[in-house]
Amino acid sequence: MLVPMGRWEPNARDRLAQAALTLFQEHGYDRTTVEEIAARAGLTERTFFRYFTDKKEVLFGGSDALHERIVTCIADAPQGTAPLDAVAAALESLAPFFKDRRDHARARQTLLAAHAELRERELIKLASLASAAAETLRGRGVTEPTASLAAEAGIAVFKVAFERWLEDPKAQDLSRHIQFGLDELRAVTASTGPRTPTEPSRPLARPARARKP
Amino acid sequence: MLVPMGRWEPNARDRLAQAALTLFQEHGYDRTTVEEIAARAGLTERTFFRYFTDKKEVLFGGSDALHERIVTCIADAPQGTAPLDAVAAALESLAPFFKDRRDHARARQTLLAAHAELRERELIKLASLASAAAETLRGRGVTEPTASLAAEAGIAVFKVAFERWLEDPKAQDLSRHIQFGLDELRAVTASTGPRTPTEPSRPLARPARARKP
DNA sequence: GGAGTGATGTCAGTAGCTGACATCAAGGAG
DNA sequence: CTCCTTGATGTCAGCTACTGACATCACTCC
Repeated sequence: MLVPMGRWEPNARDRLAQAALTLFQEHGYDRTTVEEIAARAGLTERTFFRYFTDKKEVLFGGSDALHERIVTCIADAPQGTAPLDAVAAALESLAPFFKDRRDHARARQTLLAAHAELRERELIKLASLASAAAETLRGRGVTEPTASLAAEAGIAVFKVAFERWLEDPKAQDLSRHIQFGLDELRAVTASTGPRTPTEPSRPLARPARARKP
Repeated sequence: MLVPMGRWEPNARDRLAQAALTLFQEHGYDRTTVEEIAARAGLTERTFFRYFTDKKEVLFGGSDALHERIVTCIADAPQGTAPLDAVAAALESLAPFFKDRRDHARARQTLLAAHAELRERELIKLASLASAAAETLRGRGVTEPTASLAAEAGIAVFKVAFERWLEDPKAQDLSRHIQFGLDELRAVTASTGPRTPTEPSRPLARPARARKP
């Protein structure tokens, strides 16, 4: 090795995560055992479970960083920022995190699409982001249920925007997709309530688009 | 027994679900084995797994009915109904399902609060409702991402409304909580965008309430 | 009355996950 | 220099969730 190091190879955690992703792609998620992952990283099954509570968790490495970033970003929003804007700005600030990892994110998404258990984990991570955002809003004086709704709505926009970003052939920035999603959400909520149908030929009234994605 | 019956006691599925809930409450979720649940229902572990794919799944019995109700309700919404209104109406139509089961729902919620794995399952059920709603909207001519956003926003409102309904000391109807949540969501999205702070004394601008909960 | 059917039981096996204890290099205190 | 502590790892035994294969046996239909 080039760099002198301690008793063990460094970055055990990263090695495990890398080994796991590779093996999952090569042989599928369920046909990969934790023992195999550990072996490929030069470690033991027991050590794997010291780094990750779960076999699933190995796919959700960076989520703490996102969590932290969202919280500080909302906390630091300028005075007078509307709750949903604060959340949206926080979510947009995550774009750089993903910018260089679109391929990685795609590979991950493919796995998620095929395995409900992994989607479950993804959803609870997002829900945890939402509740952290809500709590930060509350710390700024936003009352319930406004705080929770702003947070949940923001996360809903993020979910949709993220999926479309992964599929976007034009590879536009994630933050643009978020902005567009927000505009769509505004249109969806604005066009609501008892109303006279203005386009009788259409099955359901459609809100106008606010911005091009 | 009063009613002549076949070779086995009827309602194996319900017996299992009932036994599970009781045992979870008495001894906690992880300290209850599937074998114990099955034994209490007069069945075998193997049979349990014929009815439920999972140990967790035993707590999510009625979700198919909700799914179906939401789909038909959105599909049957009158022409010209705005997407979010169709979703909201569908969610409100679920209120009768829960009306008589507030205690049951509370017991369940207590378990969910204590066990992340159960919350994961709850979240994926809700997400599945959202995507079913979105697909039904699409079937009515609503385009993406409007359909997904309306569905996700609706589910977000439902999540918040449901929690508040469970805690509501006045025990107001779930559908009222949903309506109130919708109004709040509208306020949250309407008050958004670059703006001049109107209340400099408050840390964050607060949208006005539209209705009393 | 015999064949088929469907809900259940039995059994053996895999793999995720945990607790308890051992190991062993690095670094600091004496 | 030696001893002792510390922290990351290994070893081992064990539990339980979950699965596949096959057996059972009352009921039903021909």
